[in-house]
Amino acid sequence: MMRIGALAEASGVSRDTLRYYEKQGLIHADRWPNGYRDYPEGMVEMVRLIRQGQALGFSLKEIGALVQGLGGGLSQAEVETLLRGKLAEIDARMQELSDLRAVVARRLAKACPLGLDAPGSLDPKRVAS
Amino acid sequence: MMRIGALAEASGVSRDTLRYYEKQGLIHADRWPNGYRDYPEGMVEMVRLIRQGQALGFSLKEIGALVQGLGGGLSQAEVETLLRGKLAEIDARMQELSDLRAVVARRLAKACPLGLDAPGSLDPKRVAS
DNA sequence: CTTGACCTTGGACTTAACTCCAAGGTTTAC
DNA sequence: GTAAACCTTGGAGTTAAGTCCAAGGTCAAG
Repeated sequence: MMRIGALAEASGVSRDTLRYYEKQGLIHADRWPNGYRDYPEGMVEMVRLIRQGQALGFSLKEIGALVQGLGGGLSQAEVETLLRGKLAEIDARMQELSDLRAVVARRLAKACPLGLDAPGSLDPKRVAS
Repeated sequence: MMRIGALAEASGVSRDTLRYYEKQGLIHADRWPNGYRDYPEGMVEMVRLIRQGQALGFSLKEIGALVQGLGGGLSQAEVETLLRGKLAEIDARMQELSDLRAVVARRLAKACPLGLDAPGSLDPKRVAS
């Protein structure tokens, strides 16, 4: 139904990148008799999810583990552990992001040239006070 | 006062990485007459901030721009624009992280083997419903 | 039945962010 | 004073995540 060009178009990543994701085991494609890849509709959202994870600092390897349970060879319990760990990591990352936001917001409030400060001026403890 | 080994120890990054950050213009070190680098105390927090930004998906280049205003050659207004843009980006990223958390949490609730689902099963729209 | 827009593979190349190594200078401990 | 534990530089090597290219197969339109 959906060939690689259409998926690339719809998801905003290059054909090469999609083939790369497949080689890394992140996504799977059926094949037409002529060898062309065939993707289901939901694959568009899947690719978006991968890009989202990347933008948040997760590696393709981590995302792959989440998505397909380390090659499909994981037990129920292992998958649960993996997911719980990821959840904790996401929560920690949200906290960090919130801290970082405070640092940047404080800096913006000061609205002074950045390069001219004393060292340590970006120290969160000092800046957030 | 603080030499590179001590900073590496205190911040948890390698000496090589610290020298690399300096070469990329992210941090600065004074020098002793013998050529040894000398860092102020606040540098430990600075390095932590850099690592934090990286874990959240920002590149060293982006972090550097934030930290020192693109080489110190930016006007007040340019710095403000830069900071405002970063702030918006952080907010967007927090929203994404929140969405991602919902996807993972939903998946955990299902607690079923990940690799065996129909394609599109991780589709946020479907999963979040 | 050829032209152009697709698709295939394999392999070489690129960039960011390290990481390691070699050759050598300095400082501290015995 | 010499050995161990620091520091310096320059440059080579590594990994992740693409990106590009060449040689070639497929398919719809004219």
